Amino acid sequence: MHYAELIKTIKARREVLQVTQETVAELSGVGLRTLKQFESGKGNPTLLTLQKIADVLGMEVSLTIKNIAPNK
Amino acid sequence: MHYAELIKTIKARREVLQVTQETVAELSGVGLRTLKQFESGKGNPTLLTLQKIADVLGMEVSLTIKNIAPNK
DNA sequence: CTGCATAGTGCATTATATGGCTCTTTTTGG
DNA sequence: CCAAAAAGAGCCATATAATGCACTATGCAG
Repeated sequence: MHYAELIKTIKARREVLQVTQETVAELSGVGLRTLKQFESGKGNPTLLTLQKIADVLGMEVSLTIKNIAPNK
Repeated sequence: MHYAELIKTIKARREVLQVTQETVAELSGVGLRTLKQFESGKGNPTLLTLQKIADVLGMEVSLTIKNIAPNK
């Protein structure tokens, strides 16, 4: 997942769950400003920050081998 | 994936590919010191740094919904 | 034991992420 | 159209990630 995709995924997930940035910020312990920056594509969050956010949204950060479509 | 797992995954992947930290650092553009800190569990890398490292190792950072075992 | 390659660490500097406050813009309902 | 809610953005202080350099520790071959 590229940067933009990660953001889209987070935003989409948050919208599906019908929660505001403010709520996610409070529940995750991440500053509202930080979350806003991230979702608006301005930031470069630390892994910890991303994990906190993902966690509240019922998601997790993972590393996968990217050989989904090796030869096409 | 928890923090420690991410690290283990990166280290394991690097070892499978038989590349040194130095090589990964050079190829990814991430400082060797930064990579060493991350692999030794000392850091909290930014998403960008993690992506650069994962990329060189043929991996990618992704967000997944963590409902692997909903009710048990 | 010796030497070499790879990995881990201390220290200092620079760049930047975090986060509170306030204000503006956009979205959502009535 | 209006007002409230939610999202985005500027300013700014503080914490910390990124990085280079030098040194130490570890593992392995001879």
